Amino acid sequence: MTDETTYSISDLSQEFDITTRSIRFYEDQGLLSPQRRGQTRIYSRQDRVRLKLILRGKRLGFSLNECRELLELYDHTTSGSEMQLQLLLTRITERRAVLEQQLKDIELMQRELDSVEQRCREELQERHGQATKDSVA
Amino acid sequence: MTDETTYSISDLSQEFDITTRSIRFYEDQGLLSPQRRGQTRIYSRQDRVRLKLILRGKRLGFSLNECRELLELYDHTTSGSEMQLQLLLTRITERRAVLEQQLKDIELMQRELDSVEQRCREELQERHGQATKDSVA
DNA sequence: ATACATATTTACGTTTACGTAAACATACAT
DNA sequence: ATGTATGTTTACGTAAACGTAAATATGTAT
Repeated sequence: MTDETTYSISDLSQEFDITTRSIRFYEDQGLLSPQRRGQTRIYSRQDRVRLKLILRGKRLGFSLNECRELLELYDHTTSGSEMQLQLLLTRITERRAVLEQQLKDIELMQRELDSVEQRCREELQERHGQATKDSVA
Repeated sequence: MTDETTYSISDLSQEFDITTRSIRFYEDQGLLSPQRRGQTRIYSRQDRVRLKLILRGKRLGFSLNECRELLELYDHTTSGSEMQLQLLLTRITERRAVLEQQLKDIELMQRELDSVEQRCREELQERHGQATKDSVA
């Protein structure tokens, strides 16, 4: 039951709202390697998943090199030697640490936005006399 | 009770493990504006807080321009006109959306790391016969 | 067959976020 | 006074992540 679903480069660029240039660049950097029919690139469902992972990494501020490392974590799960598997566990731990720092950063930033928003609303209320409060029931 | 605590540029570069070049660059880009004693820069506690916020933004993949916008959200809380305050609330909402997307991305990525780690451990167990299991009590 | 859209390669350009080096000023210790 | 450390400005360099343009190929509709 090999899934034969494929995508063109413009399919993917439209779906994910990126340029074809970017997709080819990711291939250049070794993050993708679609099949070819003649010259044209044919992307499999796996390729599409990889692209999704790349973009997710980018949204978290990871460089393309870091994204590639993440993809390699996936690929090499069963392949490498024992030492490589141990090393892989180490990389996973490192990655986790970064993610948890980001979680903390997000929480702090959310609280700061809360406080700015509140100060902002208070200021608006003062200017409005005391009309249009906070839509309290 | 004005807090007179100040920092030199190298104080801050050491504390946050960045180069003095970076700190001056942030000033160049309008993210910092320390006082001067003659030529040398004197950083206040407020400046230090701003630097902290900048670095937090960077860890979340924000550009320096975005970091500056975040700082401006802070600064203009009570200053602007009503329209500017409304606009500020809009910007806050936008920022929140980005943060929530990042939260989702982090959760997904954590789960993926979980699954990679598990596959990796299983593979290691097979190679070890069934020795050194998962240190179960 | 021809037009037209889509895809490809090649290569130079651009922005961001600094690194690095040079040349000079300031301050403090000895 | 002379190092030595720290700080400053100025300016050129660089890596990452694409943008953009040009020239060419391929496929598809009519």
